[in-house]
Amino acid sequence: MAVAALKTAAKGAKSSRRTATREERRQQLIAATIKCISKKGIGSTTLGDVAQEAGLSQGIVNLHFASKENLFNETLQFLAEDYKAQFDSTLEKAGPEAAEKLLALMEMDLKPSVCDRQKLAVWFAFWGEVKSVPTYQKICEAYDRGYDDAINALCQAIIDDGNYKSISAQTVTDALSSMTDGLWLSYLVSPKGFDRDVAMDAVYSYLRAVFPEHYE
Amino acid sequence: MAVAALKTAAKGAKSSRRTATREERRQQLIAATIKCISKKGIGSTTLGDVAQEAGLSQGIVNLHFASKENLFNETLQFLAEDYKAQFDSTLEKAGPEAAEKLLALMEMDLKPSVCDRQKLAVWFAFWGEVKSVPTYQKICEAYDRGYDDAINALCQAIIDDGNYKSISAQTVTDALSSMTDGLWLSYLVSPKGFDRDVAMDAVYSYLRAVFPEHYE
DNA sequence: AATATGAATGAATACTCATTCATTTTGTGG
DNA sequence: CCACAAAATGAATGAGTATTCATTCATATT
Repeated sequence: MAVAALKTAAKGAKSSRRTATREERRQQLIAATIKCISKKGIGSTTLGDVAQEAGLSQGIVNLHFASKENLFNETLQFLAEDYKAQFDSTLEKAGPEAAEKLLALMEMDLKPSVCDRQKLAVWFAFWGEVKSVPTYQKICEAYDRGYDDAINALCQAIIDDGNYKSISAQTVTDALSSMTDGLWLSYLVSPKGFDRDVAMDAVYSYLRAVFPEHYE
Repeated sequence: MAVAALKTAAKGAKSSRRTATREERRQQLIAATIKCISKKGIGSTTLGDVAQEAGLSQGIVNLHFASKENLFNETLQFLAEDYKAQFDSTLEKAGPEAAEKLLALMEMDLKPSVCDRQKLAVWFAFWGEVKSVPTYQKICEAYDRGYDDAINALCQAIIDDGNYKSISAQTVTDALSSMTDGLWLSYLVSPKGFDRDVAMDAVYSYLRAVFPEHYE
């Protein structure tokens, strides 16, 4: 019937097919969850909200994800995979030198597809529950370790290549990683006062200062 | 009755008086709220939890704060005031030079009374709702501006004092502020892998690199 | 065209939780 | 010691919400 078709087509669904494959629906529902959390917060997002955002019916989440807890876990997992994909792709595409790769990663963290207030709101919503929801902590910790190792290796390569004494790769890794997290927070809290180029200056000022031979 | 007295004395209450002044109860309830949020998360903390943590009755929060929303707003306000007090006190106590003051502030951010996993969990819980709860954003933004101004002034004084060209005070301010926020997140997510001294090394590596004359 | 499959619905259920308020307890000024 | 006001209680209320499930519907298969 015309009304039902219109209603379905209006929201989210790519095809006008009323039924989609399991995987398509799961992706659609995760996307709706991200939107809802960024809009209403993780505490006030109900399964009804998610279903409505997706243009589907009340019981749909439990049908595809069994529980709200599950939906949220998989949403975090999705965000983490999404970030990892961009990280890996950046690492691969960037020029051969470690210094180039490191700079490319830092720039990636501030480009719109990563440093997007909607996504950041969801990341911080999950981080805000890390201490009380062990699953969230495990997921975040596992991925973080990977980035730490990768960045650390790049820093070590730069240190070995250059003539840098008295600075440890881990120290630089810690400083850089925490700087991007903190810049994201400042964007979340003060979107008006945030400027990507100014933020990048902060990162760049550090890189130039510790690795002058490589970033002049 | 003995049982009631024991129960009351066991939790939080400083005096054995069964009734406290309005202000005492409010402080007690805010303290209980912080404990609950750090334990259960902001989304799962109920007024019943808070009352129980305080060793008081179900309706107590509405009696003293009128609503849950109000309690949470005042809890964030309390955390912000608590941080501000430490910030101001640090600024006052630290040696006269701007470089000393700046270093003292950075050290403060990593000392146990500030960089405490329970408090950080609550801070991040509120930050996680900043985008969806305008009140939280306003409170955070207002305080942040103050710290930014103070740190910026210190950086400018150091730049003027030393022979530093081509670095802006705001850039250093952004880098330092975001670094501490990010280090807090790494402590929250990976408490095992966190070490205050290592974290301080990251901050110090930046200070030495940009202001070599002042931090050698 | 008839049938089978599983996706989707949405009303009903069971439960949680913020808020209210009638009642009890406690402190204080007369 | 009494009476009154303030503080505190905790059972009751009702709004909201995750989950269930009997039923409907779209599509693929025969």
